[in-house]
Amino acid sequence: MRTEGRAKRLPRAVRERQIMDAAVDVFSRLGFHAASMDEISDVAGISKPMLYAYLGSKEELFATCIRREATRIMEAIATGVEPDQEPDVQLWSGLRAFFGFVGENRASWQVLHRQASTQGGPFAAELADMRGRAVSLVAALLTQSTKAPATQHEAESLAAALVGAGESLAEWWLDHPEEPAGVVAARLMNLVWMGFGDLVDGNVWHPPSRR
Amino acid sequence: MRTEGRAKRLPRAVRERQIMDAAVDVFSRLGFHAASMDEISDVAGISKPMLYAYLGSKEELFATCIRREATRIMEAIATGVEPDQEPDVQLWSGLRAFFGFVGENRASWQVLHRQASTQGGPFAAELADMRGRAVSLVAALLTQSTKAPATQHEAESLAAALVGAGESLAEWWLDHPEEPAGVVAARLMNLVWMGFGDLVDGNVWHPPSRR
DNA sequence: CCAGGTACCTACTGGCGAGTAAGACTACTG
DNA sequence: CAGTAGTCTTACTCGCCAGTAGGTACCTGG
Repeated sequence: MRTEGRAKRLPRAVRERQIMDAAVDVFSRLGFHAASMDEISDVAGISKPMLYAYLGSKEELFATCIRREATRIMEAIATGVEPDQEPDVQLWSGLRAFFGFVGENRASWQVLHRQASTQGGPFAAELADMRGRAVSLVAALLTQSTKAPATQHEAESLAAALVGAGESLAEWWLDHPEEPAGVVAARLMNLVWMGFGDLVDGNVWHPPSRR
Repeated sequence: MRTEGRAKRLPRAVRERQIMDAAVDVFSRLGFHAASMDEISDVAGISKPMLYAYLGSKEELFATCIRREATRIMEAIATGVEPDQEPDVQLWSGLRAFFGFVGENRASWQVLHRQASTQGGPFAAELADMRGRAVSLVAALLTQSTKAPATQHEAESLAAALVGAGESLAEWWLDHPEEPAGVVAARLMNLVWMGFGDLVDGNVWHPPSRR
């Protein structure tokens, strides 16, 4: 990752991107506390004062990383999901988009999921915000499509469980990278749409038409 | 939490328990890096050298905490689950035991789930071990009861998703403590056994007989 | 070719926290 | 009442790391 020898005097915007990339890399590998500003500046190929001049304190830098990565992943999902479709198709497209993104951006995922959640203060809030948006999305999907009247808590907690299942499966996936994204996404889709009850009977869910 | 003034000269075994309790408390609130040995010894009501004399280095102490809490939670589940029953009943009793434990031991849960997973090194291994046992338990339940032949990966990843859903729901629950454990457990049971597909049609799962 | 701004650096400070040295106090044992 | 084993303390060392002081090189417009 270390940038090679002496690419000098770049404009600020470019340096900021380099620094952010390095920061996400280091934070994702080491976590907030164990990561040092020295290492980040080293990986970015600049000196520490530049880091402070451009991105502020360590906490500010970390918060900025979280915000950037959270925005990226939410945009990826929003782009991938197909509104005005049946609920199951919407969920399916959302899951595909999510696992697709994680597969291509492991570091982004780690800095979001593993690191941000454990640091107190504004980081958790930043992450909780994105997570909350994801949960609301699923909760709305559930509420609008269910026939039985469900409480707010009901839908929200189910959505939280689903989002958590996705997060956990993504984590599992990091240790089994040979599986394609589509397969992993399909497994989760089957679990949450059909349930174990159907799966043990051999009933599976599949998309209405091979898109 | 701070133990009150000068309870003097206790036997080693008692002190060790006090220290472990304090350590779990502090680690769960602050995380591994942010927690200081000074604070732990302070909360435990002793001085730092005692800490080192009895429990070794900070890393050793943390690993010991994880092992203790992991053992406690796995034992709670093992005690609660009812073998030789139908798969859904086994799952249900396991979920009840899990949420029951988390409800009564928030700190234990946090030190396990949030803190341990983010620190590299032996901690993650320690936790992954427990988590792996939980996943294997569920995977076995799935494999033995399914009629369709499932691959190892298939069962394992589904189990990982389920365990993650449970973890995530437990986390959600920490922010909504007014809900009773049984209700939360039932929600997850419905999600993973019936699936959204059934739930939106108003079909719910319920235990075969009100135990 | 100078003025001033922007990119960039080396080399420091100051504090926090892990781990320890060296001994003091208590209690049991003979 | 020694002696010894186990409990417990104060008061340090020492390294790491966030953050900064005080510059140097380079470019751009006049």
